[in-house]
Amino acid sequence: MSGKVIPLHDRRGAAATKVRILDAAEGLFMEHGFEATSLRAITAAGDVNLAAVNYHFGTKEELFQAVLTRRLDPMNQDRVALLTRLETNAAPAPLPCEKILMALFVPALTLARDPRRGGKNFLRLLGRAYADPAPFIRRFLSEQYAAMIARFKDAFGRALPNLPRKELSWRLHFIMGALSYTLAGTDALKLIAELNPLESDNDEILLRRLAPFLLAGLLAPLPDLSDVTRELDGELARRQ
Amino acid sequence: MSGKVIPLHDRRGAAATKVRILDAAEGLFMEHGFEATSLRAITAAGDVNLAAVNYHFGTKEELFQAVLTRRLDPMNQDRVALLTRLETNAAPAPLPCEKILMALFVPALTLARDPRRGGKNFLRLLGRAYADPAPFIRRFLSEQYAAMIARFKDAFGRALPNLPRKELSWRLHFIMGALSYTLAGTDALKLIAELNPLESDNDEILLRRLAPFLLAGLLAPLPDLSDVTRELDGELARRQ
DNA sequence: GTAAGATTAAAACAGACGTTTAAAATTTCC
DNA sequence: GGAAATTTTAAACGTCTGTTTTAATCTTAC
Repeated sequence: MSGKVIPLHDRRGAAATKVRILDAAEGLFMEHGFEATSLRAITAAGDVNLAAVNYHFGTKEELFQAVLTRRLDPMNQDRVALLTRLETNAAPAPLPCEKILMALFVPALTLARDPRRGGKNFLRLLGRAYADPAPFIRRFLSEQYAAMIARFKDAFGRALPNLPRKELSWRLHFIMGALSYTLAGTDALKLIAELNPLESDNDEILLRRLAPFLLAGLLAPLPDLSDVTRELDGELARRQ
Repeated sequence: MSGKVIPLHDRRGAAATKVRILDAAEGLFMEHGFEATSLRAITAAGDVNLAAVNYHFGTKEELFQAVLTRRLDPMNQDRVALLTRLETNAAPAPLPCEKILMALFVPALTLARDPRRGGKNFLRLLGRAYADPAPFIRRFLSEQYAAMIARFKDAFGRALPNLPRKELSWRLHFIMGALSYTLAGTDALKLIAELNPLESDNDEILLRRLAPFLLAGLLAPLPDLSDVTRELDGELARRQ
């Protein structure tokens, strides 16, 4: 009856099992988070023996790190390479903020477009990893990102010579917050009723809206002089 | 020998046990997240019998919702009340964006200042809840926030009559992202090496930096006309 | 004071968890 | 082709999970 039988375990060479595990883990971690995803669920989804995870990766935590590293490492190298290229093109003038933001966003966009590199799913996972309280995830991310962040911080520092270093740190903090929340595609408050974020090829549109928003924030006047601060003072004083 | 014996379970009236559970759960959920916090850890921290959680709250999920509701409900009511007051003061002119942002931030600030209402810890918990993938948390938050969000969206709509409704939705999305990430105090990338967010009374300083940043983003020119978008197009085309 | 109701307590429930073990199967290499 | 190394398999490990049960204790009201 059935014309062709597709073998369940076709062509699993040496590394095939590792890839199957990574793929299955990527999807499930993305959907349920680290704690709520069991190794049994992963190995079942990847059609692999339960013990294979511990054999190939050691522990569940190491597996999670491997899932992240596989995509994150190339993407961050991509970001730094693009930044360097844009900078040398602009030299000796400092690279303006909007182009630095571009070097931050474009590699994420191209990754989101490429299903073979995890596509949008991986970016959702990444966005959620940022907010995960697990210490080993926090430690891992800060180590994995340290070099890239330092590089971009310097670039922004040159583009905004009059912005105090501390203020710049905060603004980068806000930028990473908005970016990770957006990439995670959570929208816990159902703000975007019309379209779901990172769905149906509207991811570019999303980042095209995000970039100008963040750029304006970066270029905002110093907070001490802002109206908001003074108003906030008054309102706080009135209440306590 | 011992002069005074302090009773372990002093003065636990009818509702005392519920409060003990809520307090302990608030701290542990904040620190480890929902999944990674066990009922045994909560009841041990609150010095309460294990079965008390199920007796008073039903399930672990209902306990989590109770922890959130206790603080969140008053805070959001506070936000809406403050917004309404500011609006009637400004009438018939529409309330400007910076004051709308104030109505969003000030109640969060006063909560952060009041240890009896959970203080900074609760805001950290809230920030993390936003990023949690658990469906029941997402559902709960969107229901709990729906009225407040709609109210603020309208206010912003009046303040920014020329901004398309869809664009406004996105910008509010970005704002909530930066806000929750900041409140969570995660800083996964260790961007703020100098000071830990939401620590040692610098929470106001934090929001005073955040507000001008977000205000500038809100008032940014429409993305279609921005340089970033055109540059982004070029860079993307060059790569594929 | 005593019956009725609400709360606490200790113990047990069945199931899921990450990890380990030891044998079987497969692949690699000479 | 056969020894050695690698990988897969099934089963079991002890521990932890949220929840339930049953009895004891405390509170309230008449």
